[in-house]
Amino acid sequence: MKLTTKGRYAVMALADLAKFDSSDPVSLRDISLRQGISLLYLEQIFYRLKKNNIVNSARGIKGGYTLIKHPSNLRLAEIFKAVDEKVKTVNCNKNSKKGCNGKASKCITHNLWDELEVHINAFFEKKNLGDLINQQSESII
Amino acid sequence: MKLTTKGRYAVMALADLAKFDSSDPVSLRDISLRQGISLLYLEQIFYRLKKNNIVNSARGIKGGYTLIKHPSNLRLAEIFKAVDEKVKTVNCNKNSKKGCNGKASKCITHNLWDELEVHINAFFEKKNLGDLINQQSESII
DNA sequence: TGAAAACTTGACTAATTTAGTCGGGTATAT
DNA sequence: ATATACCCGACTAAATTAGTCAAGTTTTCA
Repeated sequence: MKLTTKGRYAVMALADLAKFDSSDPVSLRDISLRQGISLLYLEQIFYRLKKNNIVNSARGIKGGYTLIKHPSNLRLAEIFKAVDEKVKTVNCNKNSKKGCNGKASKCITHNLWDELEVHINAFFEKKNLGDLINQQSESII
Repeated sequence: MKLTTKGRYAVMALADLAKFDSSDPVSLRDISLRQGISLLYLEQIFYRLKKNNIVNSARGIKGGYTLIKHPSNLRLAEIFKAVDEKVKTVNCNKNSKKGCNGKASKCITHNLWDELEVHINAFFEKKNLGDLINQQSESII
């Protein structure tokens, strides 16, 4: 089990953004340089963040992105959800009719994964971007 | 993020085993048929379970596997660990010297994943195989 | 006004991981 | 003896993930 880089990069980039919290937008180019993340990949990620109302964008030569919410109101769960970091555990919940593994009934581990999802989501619901920044604000750059 | 089938199948198979809790070993062939898991794949999984002292094996025509511990003493964490279902979240802890993404310092999300791992492992440490079986003993087959 | 900076967006490709198979064993009960 | 079942490394195919490409549009500022 592992998380993908999309979720991690999204959090890193948004934390970077939050540090330059002024009203001026921050360009992806700058974030890319500071965080060592491919610009093209960041574009893909911010495309999703924008669609999910986590950032605003400004075009043009002084353009870039700004956070919509204050960092301490932005739960990590929202961020992961936006970039499709779905905590799906395992795929025996898709075909809800047929049960798992082609059997008629649900497999014995079925509820376990549901519980785990709840457990993990609770973790991300509790944390917000502000927490992260305050925690180690000196080492972000 | 998702868990792999190895962990799930291991738990399913061991639960099956626990149901036939007598002193007679249970063959993988039977488990395969009952649980709808490929026999060859089960062999691979049980190879690891045996190496990690979760099951005993008996060879020959009446052979098969038996649980070493009582189900209620067998924590799910042990099972996952045995089949290499490592909860590794994300790979920015490998190169501990260089920090993440080639930067000198640790990335801002670094501690987050460590915390998450602890959080998830706690979940599996709390649960044991016995819980699972009692929970829905009527629908396992 | 025009060019450069920066966002927009879908499609594509390469690398990695996972799921599952193959093949050639060895041990043991009947 | 011989069928059954465990043993175990190597392999392959499918799926996923990471990251790039390409072809835009919009806006600012010189």
